[in-house]
Amino acid sequence: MSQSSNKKKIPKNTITRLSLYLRELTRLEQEGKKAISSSELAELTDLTDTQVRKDLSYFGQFGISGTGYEVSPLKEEIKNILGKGKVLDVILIGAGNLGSALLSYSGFKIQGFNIKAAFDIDTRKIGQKIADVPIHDIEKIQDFLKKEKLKIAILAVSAFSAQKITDTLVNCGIKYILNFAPLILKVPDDVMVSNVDLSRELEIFSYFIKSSE
Amino acid sequence: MSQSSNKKKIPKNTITRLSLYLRELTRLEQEGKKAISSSELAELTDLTDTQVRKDLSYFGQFGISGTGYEVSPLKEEIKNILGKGKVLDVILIGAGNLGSALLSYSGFKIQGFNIKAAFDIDTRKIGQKIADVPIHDIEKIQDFLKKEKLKIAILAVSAFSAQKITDTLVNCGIKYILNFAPLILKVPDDVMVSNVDLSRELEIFSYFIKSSE
DNA sequence: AATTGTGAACCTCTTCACAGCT
DNA sequence: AGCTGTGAAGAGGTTCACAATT
Repeated sequence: MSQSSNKKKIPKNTITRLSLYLRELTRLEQEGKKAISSSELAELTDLTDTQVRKDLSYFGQFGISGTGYEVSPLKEEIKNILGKGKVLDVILIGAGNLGSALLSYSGFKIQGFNIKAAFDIDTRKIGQKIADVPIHDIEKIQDFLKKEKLKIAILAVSAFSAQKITDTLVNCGIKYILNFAPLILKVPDDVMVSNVDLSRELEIFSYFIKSSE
Repeated sequence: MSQSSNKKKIPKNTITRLSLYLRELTRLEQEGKKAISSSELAELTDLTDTQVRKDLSYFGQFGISGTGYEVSPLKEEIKNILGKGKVLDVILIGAGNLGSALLSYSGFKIQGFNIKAAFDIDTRKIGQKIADVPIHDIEKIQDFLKKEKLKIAILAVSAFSAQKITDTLVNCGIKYILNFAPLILKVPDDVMVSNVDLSRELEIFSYFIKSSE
């Protein structure tokens, strides 16, 4: 947001797609594939060859004319662009149904994200562990974040309490919130929120079903 | 996709935002608010007043100049546009950590989506119920979909088995898939897939953290 | 006076088309 | 010959600015 750049502006979706390329390249590398063309990578990601090349071109020239891209080096480049050199610690707020599922979800760890701690109000859960992650009293968030300088929080609480908790998180230096609560969080400009709203996804289907009748 | 229209083309994001307006209007109605202006609704959804009016204008003229919009009628209009008159049945594939959380997630039911049945390969789960939803043997999907003509499936299985199951679902008439598996599903043009990839959301944060260092 | 509805301008992102490299 | 990299064109979506309405 408040970022300067001497190069051209990078479309937001380009970042999303890089993540997609990384996933495929990681798989391809494991399968032993050495090189890949933009059109092959496009096929795998359901995009166009031009889109793939354009996306990569924002960050440099990684390809070889007439040959394509080398899988491993390109994978490393993208990992680097996405800042995935080291494991990133995150906290989880809310250890209910969804929160518990997220704690048990192995995908985060595989992708280099470590849920350092979880927080909940339920006294039956406080002090316990889920998938090796300790669950603390939500009142302790401030103390915790004073010691551990984390920037990312995953918010899996009810819409009712989400804004209040968000205010606390922002006060404690959290800059990125992955929000599962079905509401629009009010945050300062320097805080980034990404919303995952499961019902809304289905609602979009509902519209298309209605439209096709 | 294969939809004709005598009006202007409706941006994809407009549908997503309608869903947002609906959520706010539902809340406002409960709070007893009678009328709202586009700028108030914009404030609540973190959009602009013009955006709100433009979005609504694709579907008709619902406002009153000088006054704004009546909350209840507008809510009903949007419900109607989104095809939310009746409850929509869906099936869930995969009753693991995430699948179980989705079964217990009350948001779907509140929003008018009913998980009619779940399917899994784990024999310990088959025959059981989670949140009143029966879990069937995944081998029975075809039989089930022959009887029940559902169009929407939520896919919460591993990346490894997702494509194979998707092929089966598509063969059985499923047209909309909410996919939680971290891969791009190959489907025919008349099938719509919406991807929810949790790690990818965090990866985007990772990029911005890296960029701001 | 306040607010809607909307054509036109603007901006952003994607696709085209092709020069240039291996 | 085949494929990349990219300026230019095109498409799509958002914002502006203001006429119309209550």
